[in-house]
Amino acid sequence: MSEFKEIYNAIHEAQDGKELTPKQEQILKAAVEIFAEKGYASSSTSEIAARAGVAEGTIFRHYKTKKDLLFSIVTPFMTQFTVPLLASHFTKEVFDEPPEGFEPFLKKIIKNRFEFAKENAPLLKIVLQEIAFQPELQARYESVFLEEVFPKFERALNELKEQGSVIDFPNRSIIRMIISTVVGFLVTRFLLAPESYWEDEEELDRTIHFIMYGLGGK
Amino acid sequence: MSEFKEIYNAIHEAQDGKELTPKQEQILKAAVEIFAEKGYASSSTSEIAARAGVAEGTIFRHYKTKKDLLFSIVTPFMTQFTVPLLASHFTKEVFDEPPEGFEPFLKKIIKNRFEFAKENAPLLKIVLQEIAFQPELQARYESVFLEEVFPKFERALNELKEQGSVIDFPNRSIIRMIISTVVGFLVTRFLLAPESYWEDEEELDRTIHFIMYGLGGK
DNA sequence: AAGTAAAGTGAGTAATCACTCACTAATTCT
DNA sequence: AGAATTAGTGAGTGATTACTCACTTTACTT
Repeated sequence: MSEFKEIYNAIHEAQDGKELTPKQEQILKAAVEIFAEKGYASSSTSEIAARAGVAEGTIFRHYKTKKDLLFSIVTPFMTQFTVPLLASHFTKEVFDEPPEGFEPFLKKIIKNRFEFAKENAPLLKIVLQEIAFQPELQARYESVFLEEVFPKFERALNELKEQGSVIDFPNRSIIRMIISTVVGFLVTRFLLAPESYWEDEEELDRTIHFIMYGLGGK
Repeated sequence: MSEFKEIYNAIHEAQDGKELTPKQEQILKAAVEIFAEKGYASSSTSEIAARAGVAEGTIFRHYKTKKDLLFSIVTPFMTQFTVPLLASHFTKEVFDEPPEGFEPFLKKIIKNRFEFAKENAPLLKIVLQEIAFQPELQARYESVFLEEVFPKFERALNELKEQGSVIDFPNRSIIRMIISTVVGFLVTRFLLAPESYWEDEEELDRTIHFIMYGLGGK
C-alpha cells in the first residue's frame, strides 16, 4: 500500500515534475480497487469519485477521460513489472556461473516477481483483463516485451543451450512455457485462490523444479 | 461454425424440448462475436440485435436479461469443454498400460482439447474474461471442476505416483502446473498470437515433453 | 498582502443503456 | 378453418453514463 503510493508518485514526478495531490492519490487508489472488483467497463467514474471521497469533476481535472485514468494506472505497473527483467545483472548472472547458472537465474527472477505480484494483485488482475481489449496496452506490451525482454531472454537461452543445460526447443517455445508456468502460478495464487492455504516457499521451489526438469538439456 | 450450431441446438433441445429458432441462432452467433470483440460489459444489446439482423425486442423474448444471454452462451461451452475429462476411458487408459500410461493419456487429452479450443476460440476468450467477474460462473466452474474433474485427475495421479512415473508433489500443484501449461499454450496460440505461423503438431509435442519431464518421477 | 495559477466542486447535459409493451406475423393445435 | 400459442417487432422509458463548465477554494509567488 505504501509501495503503491511510491511507484505512482515517482512516475508522476518523472513525467510532470510534480508530486501527486492527496486527492489524486485517493482517486488512483479507489480506481484500482474498483477496476479490479468489477472490471474497467463496468466501473463508473461516479463510483470511483464516491469511494475516493472526491467530486466527480476532480477526476477529470487530472485525467482527460476514463480511459486515460486506466492507462495512468496500468502503464506504470507494466513498466515496473518488466524493468527487473531488463536489468543487466539478470542476464549476466546466467553466464557468470555456468553450468549451473540457469536455476539461480530462474529462482531469483521468479521470487522477485512473485513478491511484486503479491503487493500488486489488483493491478495484475486489471492488466490481464484489459490487455485483451485495449489495443494501446497490447502495443505497449509488444514494444517493451518483444523488443526488450525477449532479446535478452533469447541471448541467455542460446548460451544455455550451447552448454547443454537447456533443451533445444525454439526460444519462443521455451519462453512461452516459462511464462505460462509463472503466470499460471501467480494467477492461481493471487487471483483464483488467494484464500487457500499456500506454502509459498515450497510451491515456488516446485514450480522452479517443474521448469528446470521440463526444459533441462540432454 | 456448423459445430457451433449443433452444440447449442442440442443443449437447448435437451432443456426446452425444442430446437433453436433461426433468429435465435443469429442472436447467439452475433453475441459470441461481439462479446469476444469488446467484452461483455462493453457490448450493447442494440449492437447485437443489429448484427444478428433482428429487432432488439427479439433478444429479450428469448433471454430475460443480457446476463441471461451471456450464461446461455458460456455455460454450454464450459460443460462441453470439461465433459471429455469426465469420460471414464480417460482415467482407465492410465491404468491399462502401465508404466507408460501417462504420456498417451496426456497426449490424447491435450490434443483433444486443442481441437475444441481451435473451433471455439471466441468462446474461450469470453469464458476466461467473464469468469473473473461473474460469481455464477465461478460457482459453476467450482462445482464441475473441483467435484468432478479434480477427483478423477487425482485418482490417476495417485496411481502414477505409486508407479514412480510421476514426481511426489501435491496433486493440486501437479494439476495446476499441467493446466497452466495447457491453458497458456491455448491462450498464446488462439488469443494472443493467432496470426503467427504455428507448427501445431510439433508445438503440442514440445508442450507434452515439457510436462512429462517437468513432472517425471524419480 | 495582493495577485495568479492550480486544485477542487457539483449541478447540468446529451448520449446511451437494458429492458418493456402493445401490437402484428407466423406456427401449431383441434 | 378457426382458435390459441409462440415468435418477432420497434417505438418508448427511466436510469445511468462519461464528461463539461462556471464557479469557489487552496497554494504558491513576489
